[in-house]
Amino acid sequence: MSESEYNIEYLIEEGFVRKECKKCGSWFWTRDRDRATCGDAPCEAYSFIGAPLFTERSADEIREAFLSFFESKNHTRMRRYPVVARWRDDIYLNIASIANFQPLITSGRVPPPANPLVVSQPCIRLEDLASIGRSGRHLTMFEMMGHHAFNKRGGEEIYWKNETVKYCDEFLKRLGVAEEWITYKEAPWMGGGNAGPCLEVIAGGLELATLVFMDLEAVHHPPRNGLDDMTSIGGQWYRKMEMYIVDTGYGLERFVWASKGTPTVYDAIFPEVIDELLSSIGMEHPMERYRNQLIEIARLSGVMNRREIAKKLRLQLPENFFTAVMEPLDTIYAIADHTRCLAFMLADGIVPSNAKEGYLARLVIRRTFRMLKSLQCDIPVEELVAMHIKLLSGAFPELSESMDRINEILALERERYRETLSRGERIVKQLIKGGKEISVDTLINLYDTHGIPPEFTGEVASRFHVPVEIPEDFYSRVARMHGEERREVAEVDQVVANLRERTRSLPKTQRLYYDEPRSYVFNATVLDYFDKFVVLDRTLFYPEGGGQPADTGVILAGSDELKVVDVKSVDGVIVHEIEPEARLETELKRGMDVRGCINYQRRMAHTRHHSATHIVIWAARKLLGEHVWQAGAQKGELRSRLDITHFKRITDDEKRAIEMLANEMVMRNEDISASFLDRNEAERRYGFRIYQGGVPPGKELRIVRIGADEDVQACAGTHCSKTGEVGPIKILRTERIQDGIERIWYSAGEAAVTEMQARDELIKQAASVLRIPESRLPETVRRFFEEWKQLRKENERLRAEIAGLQLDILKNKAQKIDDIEVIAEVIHDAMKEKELLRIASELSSAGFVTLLLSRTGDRVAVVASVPDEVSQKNVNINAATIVKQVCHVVGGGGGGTAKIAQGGGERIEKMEEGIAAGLQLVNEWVKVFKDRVDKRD
RNA sequence: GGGCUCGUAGAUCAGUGGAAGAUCGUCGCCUUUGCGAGGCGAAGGCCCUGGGUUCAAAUCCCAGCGAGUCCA
Repeated sequence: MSESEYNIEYLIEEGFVRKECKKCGSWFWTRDRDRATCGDAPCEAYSFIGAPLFTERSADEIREAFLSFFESKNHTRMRRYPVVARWRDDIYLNIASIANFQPLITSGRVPPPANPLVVSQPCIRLEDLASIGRSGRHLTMFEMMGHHAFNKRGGEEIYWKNETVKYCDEFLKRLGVAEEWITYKEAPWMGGGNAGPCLEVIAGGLELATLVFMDLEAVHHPPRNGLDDMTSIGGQWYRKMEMYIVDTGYGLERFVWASKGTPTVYDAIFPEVIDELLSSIGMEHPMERYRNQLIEIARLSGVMNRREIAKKLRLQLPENFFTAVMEPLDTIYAIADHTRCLAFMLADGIVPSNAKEGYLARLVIRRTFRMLKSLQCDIPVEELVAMHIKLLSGAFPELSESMDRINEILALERERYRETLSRGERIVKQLIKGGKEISVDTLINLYDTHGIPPEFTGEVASRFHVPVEIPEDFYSRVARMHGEERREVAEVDQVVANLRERTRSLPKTQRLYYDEPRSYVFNATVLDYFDKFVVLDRTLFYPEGGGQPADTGVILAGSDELKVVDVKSVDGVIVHEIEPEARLETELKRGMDVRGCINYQRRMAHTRHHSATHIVIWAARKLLGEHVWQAGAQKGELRSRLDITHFKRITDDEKRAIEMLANEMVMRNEDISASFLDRNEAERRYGFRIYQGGVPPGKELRIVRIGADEDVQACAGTHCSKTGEVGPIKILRTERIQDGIERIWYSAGEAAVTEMQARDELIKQAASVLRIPESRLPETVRRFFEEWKQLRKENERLRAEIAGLQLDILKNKAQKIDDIEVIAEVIHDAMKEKELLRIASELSSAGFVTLLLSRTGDRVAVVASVPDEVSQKNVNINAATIVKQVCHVVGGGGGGTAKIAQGGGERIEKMEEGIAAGLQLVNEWVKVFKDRVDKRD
């Protein structure tokens, strides 16, 4: 990035000089001509610790100072966005104030809600999870105060670099930061496919803000010729964007920290929570006794790591200071941080889960449980979250509205974690009992598969005096293992890409399905056709979107009938896909008038189901809580599904209640209205709730409202005009598609009636089989099942008895081969293999070598057994070998142990032959045995 | 979204192709003044469901349902 990017008028006018840092070599701007380093850690220690940069201010004071300062500079103050980035599909959590405006506004497709604007945006970043607490400066949740200006090339510029730096300098000076302290460090910025020059604002060794001038976007190919104006940063090529955007991030917590000069940012932001944790474990804050040392450690921690600090300060501190004081303190900091993060995550509606953003919430929750346990601290996590919510209530009163749900979720999560650990304890015990060593692989497997943390495994193992070694890089090993998994590259939809190319020059299609929701025929003019696709100037055909399938139907061109099989909207141009057999070039002409006709029944079914979806999610949210969000939906003709976030299984009672409430909404016959509204106006009026089915592009949103704004959603689908038209709504079933997400299946209108009739029919048929009234079905079925179980048992017992009776008969049929008694018989009462086994077993206990064959169904069962005494005599008679031989004869196979074996075959007619073969085998063995004995004698 | 586990007696789990098991709990009898406990015995299983492979499946394969867990 060229030097000229940073030649900012204001800096030059103000007498800043550009210097190269003696330590890191980067360029920076300063008023202090003697300054040698950029001022940033690790080039410089945290000098502000113990020596605040300006007078002490609380977070609320800093926030208000910032917002009102920029308001005075004509910025519009914005409400915060949620910490869950529901409007984006590339990230789960809101990581920066600019994230609020990506990608639609930053790409220029949608105008900003205000310009310029200012916001203090709570953000969550979990990348540095491991160093939270220890580093003294990392937070999982922080407020990024940002002022943004969105400039469009060729348009009127709001402001750019000069004003941005000027505002920053003025704001810092107004807070009381000494001029000569402030440095602006040049640090090219890139992220999320964008890049641009950037100035890091540093004072007292602390980076307070980042001023990004975002004007580049990543391209996938290197420059093709000299005309391409491209820049390479870190091996990636970028080109100028259509927009150039002021993207600033001022770390609210860092300002508070700088104003207090406490050893850590945690002590500056939530000392109340830290004190609570300290007192609960009977520890005093080391500030009381080790003030100077803590300040020294904190100052150095920007420059070196813990081990180096420990080495350097060895002489000034008690021997076990780091393990006895610093480590528990680190943990307390981390707990205080995590619970603050949870306050926002849970209040903003994240439901803990094993997937997506829910997993991130559970990760933070479980880390917190683990840390509380390691301190043997018994404060419930809810209490800590509640403390934060109270501390934050000035700026974020909305957090407390969710307190009940947060309590319930956290209590549930604690119970789940307890169960995971007790399950884990059993598994580890089992492993140890099995005499297995606990290897690193085992540790990883236990964690990966069962969620058992290695520390816990070690703890359980140590109780059995089994050594467990946890490698230091344990978690990175786990991460590495997953990193090796192959990643599938998202395939760009080539069909749509091709269509986009072709339709670019065409005007947007007039959408008759919005204007005339009740029509099913229309006249239109052919604008273009190619491959299997037709574009008209106007259409009734609804294109696939918002989980609603496309309409089908026909286009009548003269006497020809073209079947429409699919419809897509490509940037507002609606493309009809015709069945492959049609020959468009012979049947169509550009400019030709055609008549279209949609499958009205199908459309109405979709329309009813679509309105029903809005009603069902409304009902679910009303009954289950405000955390209910749509996590996916698909409408069909016969049934539809809706996925919602919820932290428990939906019970049958809840399912019925939702169904009832939904039908009440139908019976109230409320208006369903759809109208286009300016996007920013819609967001302002209805909030993010409108984005249940994702965030559609465009300056205007189609807003679908039920009743007096009972449910409001941005939705492109077709809808009934009254809830009454939806007809009955029948919830068919619910299933849990992942932890925290419930899928609700339902039918509406005619389909619901059909479903209910089908269910009626099932019940009727079942009842008529049993010849009982339907009302007695459950009771009777239960009784029948019980009786069936009884009879089965009785049957087994009787068969065993019959088998017992066979014993004496069979014993009488024994023949002697030498001095061995052998029974080899075909049993004609069709016996099951299990009973044959029982008889054979009995007979061999009584001293008989036994071979039994029987017919079971259309095949032969073969069982052989050999008594212990016979094997002991060294006569090599093997039951498995006999069975194999006999089964070979009857056309099958078998096996087992030397003492008892079973098998079977298909050739029923060969049963006698099989007996003979078995006997022959025994004869041979006895002969060999006798020969050997004779020889020895 | 991807990966890895698991589903067997009321509970916790063994059982990796060849006769469904253990421990706890339950019930009955005995011992004990009683409690606690001990002794003897018994009951209790659609081995999650449906297909497939095999002479043979709790066990192997496929699909579904249910549960747990890790990662992005």
